[in-house]
Amino acid sequence: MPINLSTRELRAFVTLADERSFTRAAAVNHLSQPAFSALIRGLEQSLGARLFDRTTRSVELTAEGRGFVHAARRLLIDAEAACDDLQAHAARRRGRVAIAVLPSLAAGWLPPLLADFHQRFPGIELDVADVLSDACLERVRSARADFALASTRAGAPELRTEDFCRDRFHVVCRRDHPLARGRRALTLADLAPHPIVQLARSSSVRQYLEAAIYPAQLRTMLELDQLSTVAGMVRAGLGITVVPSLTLFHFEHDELVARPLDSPGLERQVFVVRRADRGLSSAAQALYELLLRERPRAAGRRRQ
Amino acid sequence: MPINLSTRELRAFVTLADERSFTRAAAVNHLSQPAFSALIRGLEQSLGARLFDRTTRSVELTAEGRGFVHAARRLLIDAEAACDDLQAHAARRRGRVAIAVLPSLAAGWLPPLLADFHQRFPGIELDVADVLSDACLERVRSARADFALASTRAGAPELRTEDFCRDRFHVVCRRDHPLARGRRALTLADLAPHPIVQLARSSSVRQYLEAAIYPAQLRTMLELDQLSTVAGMVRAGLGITVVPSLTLFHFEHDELVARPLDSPGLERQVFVVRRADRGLSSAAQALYELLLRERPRAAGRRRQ
DNA sequence: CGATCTTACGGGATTCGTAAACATA
DNA sequence: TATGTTTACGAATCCCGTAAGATCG
Repeated sequence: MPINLSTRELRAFVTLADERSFTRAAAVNHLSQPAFSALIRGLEQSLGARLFDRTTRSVELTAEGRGFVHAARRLLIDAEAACDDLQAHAARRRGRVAIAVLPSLAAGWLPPLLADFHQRFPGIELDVADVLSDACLERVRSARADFALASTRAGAPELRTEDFCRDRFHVVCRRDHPLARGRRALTLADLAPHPIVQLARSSSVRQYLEAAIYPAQLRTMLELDQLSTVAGMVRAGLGITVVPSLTLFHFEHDELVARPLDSPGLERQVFVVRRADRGLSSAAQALYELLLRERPRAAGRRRQ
Repeated sequence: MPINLSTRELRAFVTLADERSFTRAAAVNHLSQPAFSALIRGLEQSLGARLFDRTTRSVELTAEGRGFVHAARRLLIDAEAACDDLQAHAARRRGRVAIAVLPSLAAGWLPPLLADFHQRFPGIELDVADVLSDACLERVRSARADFALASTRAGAPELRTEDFCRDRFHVVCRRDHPLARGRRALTLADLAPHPIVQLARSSSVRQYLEAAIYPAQLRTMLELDQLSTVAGMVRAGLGITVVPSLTLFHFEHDELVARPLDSPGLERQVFVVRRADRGLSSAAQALYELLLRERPRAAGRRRQ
C-alpha cells in the first residue's frame, strides 16, 4: 500500500518551512490555523517522520525535514510544469502537428492555410512532409505524421481512409493555341494531334495520368522534372501539357489558358488518412478541421 | 489558486494508461470501478483536459494524455524516492553524522564507541574531525559538525554548551621510579625534583596544564609532538610525564604506572557543544545519546 | 499575560460501494 | 447479448472552521 501525497500537502509543508509560523503559513494557504495544523500533522503521520520541531513560540524544521524541503520544492515545480504543459497542449498554446501531404497540394493550396493556422496558433510547431502518396501513408503508419493527404487508400487495418477531394486534370496551352478556343471540356481525342510537354515518368502525376488513359497514349515531345519548367516551356510555345487541377497555380499567366480534360476515370481522388486506433491531438484536430473546411471545392475554379 | 494533485490520482491515471480498462485499473487500485471512474473524471476536470478517449469497448490515451503519462511516471518515482529517503533518514538507515572531537578523546575513547555505532547503524556516514577545541566550536557554528566535544565553552549565542565529563591529570612514570610507590594522589610538590617529558608548547594539553598550575612550573627536560613518542621516552627512563587521564591509553604498559595528580583547578572540563536553534538529526541524536551514555566516568579508572 | 500551537466538536463537502441504466461490438 | 462504462443514491469518511484548552516566553 504505497503512500499518498498531494501537492496541497507539499505546498503547506514548504510554506510552513518558509514562514516558520503556523498562523502565517495557514493564512498563505487560505486555511484556518487549526485546519492547517491538522494538515501538517496528517502529513507527518502518513510520512512516518516528524518534519518540524515546534514549541509554542518557535517552529523549526527537523534535520530530516530540512532534507525533505528540497525534494518537496522540486516536486512542486515539476508537478506544476507538467500540468502547465498539459494545459498548454490542450489549449493549443503549445504542441506540434506533423502532416504528410502530396507535393501537388503542399505547394499551392496548403501554404495560405498553414499561414492562417500559424497565425491563430503561433505556439504550435508544424512539420509538413511533402512526399508522394505511399510515403504519406508510411508516415502515418509509423506515427511520424498525425494524418496525411494522399492519393491512394491505405491498406493497413490500423489506418482509416476518408475522401477528401477530387482532382480533375486540365489541359494548359498558350492563348494563341488552337485548343485555347472554345469553352467545353476537352477529350483525349482533342489532344491527339498536339505534342505534349510532360513530367518525367517517375512522377506520380505522370504515372497516374498514363494509367488512367491506358491504352490510349499521349504524344510526348519533352520530359521535365519540375512543373515550373513545364510552365516555361508551354509559355514558350513548345507544346501543351496536362496536369492535375491542384497544380494549376504553376500556370497562372496571361499567356496561358487551362481547360478541363474530360475522360472516364480521369479524376484523381485525394484521401485523408489517419490512424484508426488513436485520436488526433488537440492541435492536429484543429488543423484537420481547418484543412477540411478549406478543401479544394471544384477543381479548376480555384483562384489564387 | 494553484492546482491540487495527489499521487493517488497520478497512480490511478498511470495504471489506467497501462491497463486500458477501468475495471482492471480499478482492481489494481483497490477501488470499485465507479469510484475509480469518478477519480479519473475528477482528475481530468481539475487538470482541465481530457486524458482518455473512451468508448464502452476501449479506453485510449488522448494525444495530450500520452505526453502527460511520462511526466506522471517521473513524478511518482520522484515522490516515492523523496519519501523513502525521508523515512530512511528518520529510521537511521541512511544519513550522516559529523562531529568534532578533541584529539585526546578521538584517539582512545571514541573508536570503540564509533565501531559500536557503525555496527548498529551501518548506513550512517560518519565524519569525525579530531581537532583542537576552538576548531571544534567553529565546526559546530558553521554547521559542518552536528555537535562537538571540546574543552572550552562556546561564546556564540547560537551555540549551547553542556558539561560532558571531567578530565583529571595523571603522572606517568616507570614502575621502578620513586613516584611509582604509594597510592595517594600526587601533588605538584611531589613532581618538583623530577625531570619531565612534555608535549610541545603548541599542544592544547600543554597550554592547559601550564595555565592551570601557574605560577608554578614543571621541570621540562624534553619536548615532543606525539604522545606515543612521549610514552616511549618515559618507558626508556628519560623522565616522567603529566597527561590528561583520557590519553592514558597511550601509556598502558607493564613497565609504566599512572597516578592521579591533585592540584586546585587542575582538572580539564569537557563540554558538549551543539547549536541552540536547531535539533539534531535522528542519526546525530542516536550518536549523541550513545556518547553521553558511554562517557568517561571517573578519570583514571577507565580500562581498555 | 499575550502570543501561538493543540484539542474538541458540529456541520458540510467529498468519496465510497451497491445497484440500475446505458452503450457498443 | 455480453462486456464494460456511466449515472443514481444512501452511507461512511474526511475536512473545515469556531471555540476552548494548553504552553512557553
